[in-house]
Amino acid sequence: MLKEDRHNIILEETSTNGSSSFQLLCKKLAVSEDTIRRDIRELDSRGLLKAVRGGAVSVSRIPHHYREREHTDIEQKKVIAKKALTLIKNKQVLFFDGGTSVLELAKILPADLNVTIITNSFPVANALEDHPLAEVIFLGGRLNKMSFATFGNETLKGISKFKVDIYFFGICSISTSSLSCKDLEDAELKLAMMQHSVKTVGLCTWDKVNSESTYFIRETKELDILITEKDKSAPPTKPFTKLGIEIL
Amino acid sequence: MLKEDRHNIILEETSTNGSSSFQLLCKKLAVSEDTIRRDIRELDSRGLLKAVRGGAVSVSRIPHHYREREHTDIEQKKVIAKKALTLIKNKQVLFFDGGTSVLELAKILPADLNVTIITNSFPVANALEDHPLAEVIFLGGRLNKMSFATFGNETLKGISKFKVDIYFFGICSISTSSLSCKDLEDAELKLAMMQHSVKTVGLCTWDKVNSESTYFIRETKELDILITEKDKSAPPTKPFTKLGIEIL
DNA sequence: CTATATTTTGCAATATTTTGCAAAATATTG
DNA sequence: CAATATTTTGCAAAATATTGCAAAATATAG
Repeated sequence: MLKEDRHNIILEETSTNGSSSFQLLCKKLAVSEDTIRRDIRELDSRGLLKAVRGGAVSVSRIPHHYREREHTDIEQKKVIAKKALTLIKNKQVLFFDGGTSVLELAKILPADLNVTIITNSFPVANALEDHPLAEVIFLGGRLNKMSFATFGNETLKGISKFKVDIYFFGICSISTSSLSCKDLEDAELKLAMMQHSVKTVGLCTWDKVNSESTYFIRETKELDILITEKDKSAPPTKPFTKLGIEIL
Repeated sequence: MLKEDRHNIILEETSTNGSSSFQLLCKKLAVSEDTIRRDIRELDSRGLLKAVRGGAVSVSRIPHHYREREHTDIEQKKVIAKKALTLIKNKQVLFFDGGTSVLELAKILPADLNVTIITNSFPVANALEDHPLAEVIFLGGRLNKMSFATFGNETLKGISKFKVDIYFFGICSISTSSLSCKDLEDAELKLAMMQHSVKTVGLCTWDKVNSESTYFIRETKELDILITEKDKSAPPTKPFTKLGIEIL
């Protein structure tokens, strides 16, 4: 096997998984740990990954405070993302907002899926960077350094230029009456995305269900589909079914 | 078997598989390893594949990845960035393009500098994420997965909404007559930024001076200031001084 | 067609690079 | 601080490259 092939596999492993270990890689590639160590050192010096004790981590442009939020309830978010994936068909145009569940969805998008994704979220764009087919359209605007997404009038105007098939909505707070969030700008943005999509799919870990936040976005009944990590037959979802929302 | 046929088979093997090894090819083609080696060297010199130890890899597979470019000539770029910094004053509005020297400038921006930076580059936005004062406006558009920057009509329209104080221009190629680069979209973008700024400052490692690329951007004399890592009294900068360009 | 030049090919001797191992150095954990 | 795990370093063996050269193949000229 060529060194280049090995390097590609190491990079692939590291970027898809977020990290890679010497142990696993040297088994997978049937070479000694020393070789992997040297490979990783080389790739590090080229800036393609970061060598750390025990292996390597992928170089990410995404800042730490966001990263931390990314990792909470990660398992539930993955379950949600998998369910959401079943809704996506080839050739569709989609809004992805800055929610962390939405980000998980971006991460697991199959390589053979040919879709256009419109987003204001850097982490989402970052996750799709390596996707071979997905066309990414980034919404310009002022940069919110907290959420690492764009916002403001420019972004809203950008959204209004489209009418997309599905909006994947990262839910902050949902009650039977309202969808709400903690940031005014974010609320405006999410409303605009809802208004400019045929279907809105809410992604929401269960702990956020039946809560309300300061800024009202829209009435909950405008939601088309709600995805949580719970089974759809779980009794607590009934109030939402009653509103005509499909539970997944 | 004709050499041409062999070459075609080698190219085929390399591109479908991503890579090819001497061992396999010399068995498959029933010639000595030396012959394959020579073939691959020839194909490499024609730019049809890349010769590596043990075989060859397809060229399309080795995109000129931004993360790699970020790390080349890093010391020179830091010198350039420091010089560029002296030009920036409080309250100014600046264009930063996707050049790697420009990125270095973004990285060393002092925390007490209060400026607005308009950019289409993810790495630049990322570098400014921790800056306490800098206001970042991101230009929306299609995402170029190679350069981690937006491009296209949307981005151009975004640029045209401003008239900024200084454009920090990451130079690909510069001769006494023309500024040029390797990508058409990038050329359009850089021209637009020039046209919508009062002053254009070119950032350029010396190895790019006196070179030309495929896509013309604008006449070199439209540049206001040129910064390289060399001292301004260095003799080779004279032809640019003659054009009325200030050397820093 | 023959003789001669040119290119291509394979081989062997000689560099160079890569690889895995083991000992020494260093970092991490309790 | 000791015990353990990980990394670095030097080294020798293996793999791969380079070079020069001669034989074979191909082209060119008369």
